[in-house]
Amino acid sequence: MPEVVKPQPTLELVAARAGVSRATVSRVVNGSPKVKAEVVKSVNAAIAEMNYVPNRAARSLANGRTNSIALVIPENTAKFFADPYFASVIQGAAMYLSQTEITLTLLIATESDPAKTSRYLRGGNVDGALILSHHSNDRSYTELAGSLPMVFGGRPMSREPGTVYLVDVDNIAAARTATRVILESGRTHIATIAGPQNMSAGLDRLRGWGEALAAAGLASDLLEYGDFTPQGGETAMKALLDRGEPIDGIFIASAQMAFGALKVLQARGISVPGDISIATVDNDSYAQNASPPLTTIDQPAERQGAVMAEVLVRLIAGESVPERTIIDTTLVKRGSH
Amino acid sequence: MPEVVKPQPTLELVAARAGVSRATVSRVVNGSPKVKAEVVKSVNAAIAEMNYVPNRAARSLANGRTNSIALVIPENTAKFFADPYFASVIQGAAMYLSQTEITLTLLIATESDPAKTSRYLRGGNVDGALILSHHSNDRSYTELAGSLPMVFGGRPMSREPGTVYLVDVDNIAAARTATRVILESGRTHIATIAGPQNMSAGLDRLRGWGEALAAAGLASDLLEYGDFTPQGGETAMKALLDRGEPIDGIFIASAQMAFGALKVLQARGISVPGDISIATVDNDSYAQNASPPLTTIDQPAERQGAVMAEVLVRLIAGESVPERTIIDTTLVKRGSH
DNA sequence: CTGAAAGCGCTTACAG
DNA sequence: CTGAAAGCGCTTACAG
Repeated sequence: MPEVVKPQPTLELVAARAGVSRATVSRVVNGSPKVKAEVVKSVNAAIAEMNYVPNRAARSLANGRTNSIALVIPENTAKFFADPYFASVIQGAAMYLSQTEITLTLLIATESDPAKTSRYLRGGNVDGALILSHHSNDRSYTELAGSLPMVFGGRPMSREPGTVYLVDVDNIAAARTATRVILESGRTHIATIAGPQNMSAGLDRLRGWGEALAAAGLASDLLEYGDFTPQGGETAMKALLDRGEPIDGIFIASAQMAFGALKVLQARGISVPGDISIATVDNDSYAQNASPPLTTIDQPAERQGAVMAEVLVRLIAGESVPERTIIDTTLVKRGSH
Repeated sequence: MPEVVKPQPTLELVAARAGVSRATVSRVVNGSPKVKAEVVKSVNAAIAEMNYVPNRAARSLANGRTNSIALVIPENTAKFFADPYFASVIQGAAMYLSQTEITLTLLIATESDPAKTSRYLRGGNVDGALILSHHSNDRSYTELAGSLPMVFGGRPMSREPGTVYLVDVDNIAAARTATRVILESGRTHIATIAGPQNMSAGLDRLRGWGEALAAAGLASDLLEYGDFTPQGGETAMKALLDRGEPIDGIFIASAQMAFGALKVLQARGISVPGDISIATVDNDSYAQNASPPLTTIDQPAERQGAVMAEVLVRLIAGESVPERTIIDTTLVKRGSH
């Protein structure tokens, strides 16, 4: 069986077939409004017959647009993907972009060579970037914001003077709401397992918990930290219980940590919500599969991803967009509170 | 604060600075061995000083290489990402590629417009593709294999005459091993929850179960199907129990399904492994977080992703690589058998 | 509304 | 070992 290598037809060939100039074919391909309707028709016919696909590189070179954006992912990809939240954000962004001509490029930020990432970003490889991780050492990205359209998922920790576009949920309000649910069930010794304090989500959720307790006139000293993972939740829960102080409610800053904490409680024969009432954040498989299923704050991660992509696309197009976009969260009451 | 838009320096500028021709700079950038060492040095100095980054589009246009490969993802991104197996494969591929100059482009295959995907793939946008989903309707991809280097994760169902490169685990052997573990614990009424039969993993694991039972002289009629998700596992487990036939062991074709099945068993007060012994495939968070933790076959998904990327890169480079690469699996004994 | 032509920033035979 | 020059396949002012 002979290898039939059909070469991709070029603009030139299409032009010849349609009996017009290359410029005209290019205009049709790009949807220019000033081409006569019948010409558009015949050019499109030629394109279809020849199965013409424009060459991306040539196009980029000529117009300075790459039609692709980067999604920057921290090196610890394992942990990153293990978190359903990030997977959903990516998904939302990818789905949004699939209706456009724009392509999503996965960029792993190598910690050993952070310059590589910024080189890539500045190197004209992409028209813009979506940044998802946001530890305190994110400074490099916020610095780049001046030279490349960028949109952050969540609030970056390093506050640069320039304009930083972000799409986020109101984590303070989310934590406040979740904590209030526990309060409403009549609990008065309400602990928290907070997230990492070098991430805005960790910081804000801790603050929301504190605010809710303060508003209720309760002390907020039952505090341990975790890293948002189930293991982190286990460790923190043990530490909390080992203090020997009474606890009848706990706001846990992520469903993954809550999942881990639940394991510890079960192992020690502490009933939920009987002895301890729990509320958390993230309506993911951890929240749903836990027993009892967790009362939680649903932050629509997929929607956040889509909105991030949309904001970036508009930024690239030169439109003016608001610097902050806040996505609404909803409380999902289940059996744990 | 004035916007300082430092324009990216071009090859030409670097050449001028280093006092050589553009051709020479290009050779240095591309690591050509036939440039005098001292010239290499001074060119590299100029590159570093000017912070030069080659323009990807220009490069692609000139040499016909895009330096990027596509990772094709089925439209149902949600389910796709929810499966830790796929996330790990992506991760492995991304990590492997991060040490190269090659970029990973996420391509969502729109079911409503499958032609769009193949147009993109053939359109010279990428040098090759990694295909992960492999339902029976994958024909379109195997057909493309002639015109673009492609590597499949798992065995594609549609067997085209041409050469199809794939990286897979031996699912038949994996299922056989898992089933044997149950047999060794002395069980004789061994059921299975099989995966979708339009995916090779589903097909092969069912076959492995059957083979192990046949070798032990046992009947293999306790069979239900699921879709690899926890919900699918729940439904299938119920159906199996509702048959009213004795069951003392079960091989479940994915950890996610096993997780769901376990819920049903717990709810009905059936003890694991006391009453029913369980073994499954996938050493993911579902297998680890289940209680009891699941005895399972660890298929190194991350490694598979890395190998897929490696095979594709070598294919693109024109090297000859074996058509099939099989990744070893290992048995992980835990509390469920 | 359409075409001729310059130009995008590289790579790569071809000479030397 | 190095340079001059053609060419990759588009887009886009500029004329007309």
